[in-house]
Amino acid sequence: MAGQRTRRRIPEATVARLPVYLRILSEQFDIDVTKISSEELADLAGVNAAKVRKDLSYLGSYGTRGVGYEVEFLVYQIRRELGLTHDWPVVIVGSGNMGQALAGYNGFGDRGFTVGGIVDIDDAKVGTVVGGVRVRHVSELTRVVAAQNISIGVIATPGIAAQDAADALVAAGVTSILNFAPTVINVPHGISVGKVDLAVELQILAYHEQRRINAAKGSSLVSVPGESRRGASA
Amino acid sequence: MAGQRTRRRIPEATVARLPVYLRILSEQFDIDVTKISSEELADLAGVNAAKVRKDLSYLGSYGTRGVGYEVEFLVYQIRRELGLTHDWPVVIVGSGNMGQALAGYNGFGDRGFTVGGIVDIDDAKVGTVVGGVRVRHVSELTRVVAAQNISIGVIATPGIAAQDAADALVAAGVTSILNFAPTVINVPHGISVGKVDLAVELQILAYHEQRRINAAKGSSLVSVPGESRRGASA
DNA sequence: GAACGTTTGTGCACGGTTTCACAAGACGTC
DNA sequence: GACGTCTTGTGAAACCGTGCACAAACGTTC
Repeated sequence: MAGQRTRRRIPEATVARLPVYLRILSEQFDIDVTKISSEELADLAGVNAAKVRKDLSYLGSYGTRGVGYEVEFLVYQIRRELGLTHDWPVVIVGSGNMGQALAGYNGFGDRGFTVGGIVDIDDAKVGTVVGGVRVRHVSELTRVVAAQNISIGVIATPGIAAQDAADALVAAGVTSILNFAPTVINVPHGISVGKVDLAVELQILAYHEQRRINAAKGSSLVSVPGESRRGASA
Repeated sequence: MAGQRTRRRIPEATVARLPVYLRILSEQFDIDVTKISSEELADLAGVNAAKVRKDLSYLGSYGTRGVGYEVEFLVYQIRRELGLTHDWPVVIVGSGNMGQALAGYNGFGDRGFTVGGIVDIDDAKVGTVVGGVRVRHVSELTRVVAAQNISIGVIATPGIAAQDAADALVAAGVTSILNFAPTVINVPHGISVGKVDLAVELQILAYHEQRRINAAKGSSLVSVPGESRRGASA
């Protein structure tokens, strides 16, 4: 225990990939794969092998040359690094379409997160049950957060209400926020914010479509139009 | 029209920010703001002014020194660059929680996307109506795609079905895919793939929480723990 | 029409990320 | 125990994205 140094900083780009490796490794473990090479893992993750090795090297030297990595051990190490050795309860603000989808999303429980509460500002929604959790009024947010020692909040409100939701979450003591509303939120220094904007993702794809079309009917030289962003392509 | 060169490549990082600028500029236009400086836009977008200027410079020299940018004109130019001068119909595969949330999400129509169809493999779901659209069987996918000339597909299935969904979409003629399932999908070269994994986003936040906690109870030197990722912080 | 304040557009340096390429180490075989 | 094969771990190079800093250009005022 005392052996654990305050770990060297892990690059943000690597942190974003570790969850992907973790899911793949967990799946492999479930089908009784006990060891895996950087190249196999890279194929499954849709990245390149050198990247996998460098990413994993930030955790420590957990591989064996000539052999590969032991799956179970790696799962444990990534879990520990990401802070997933215990479950994290999260509180969802907003019980509309998106809030309901999140509350009902099975992928959370599997991966270390539980819905610790859902709140809404609309009295008509309060009391309804979504994803097995009763919706409470936003005025109870602080109580909900304190009762379960919640540190992660999810904003699933319309854009117009997002800043209020963020303020309420911060006031309640939450220190990390995942924002699904299409609005930039301002938070005090020291609060981590993640953002997912569905329309933005589609617009990025539209840009690529647009380019493809322009390139096709385009004049002069038409280079290879294909280019896959994040994710894999065969 | 002939004046448009095959535009210089826009960096991917810039493409990812243009939709954010676009939304903000549209909002400003709606409240009768006619011109805006790079600094004002930067504040609203939660980025820095030099970045805004560099991003916009990839579209062309559309600002006026000493004055700023004309909002309406900029909206038009970004729209055009992103291919948002017309609406894009999208087809959603999967009518579960996530599919329903997406179909009912108002933020799409506002921003250039319409739900051209929803398909599901489950006969029990076929025929139900979500978000005002009737769910059809996945076997009709090709017909749906062809009928409306759809080029963007969204995968909202469980992870296990994601690859099948991707294959079906590609077979149906879709060339861009947004994947909400927690699985890496393989697609032929030339197909664009975007990925949103809710659990991954939460795990990244968990890592930051974890670090915060370790730093707090940590031994030696504790540096400023705050660090906000994507999004803004005040 | 000259002087001044403002804001854009961009050259440049810096830091982070990706990829290559290879030495070092592990295992198996003879 | 020496050799060959395999795979990791990592320096170093190439690439990309960011932010500073400043010249160029515009509008305004006198």
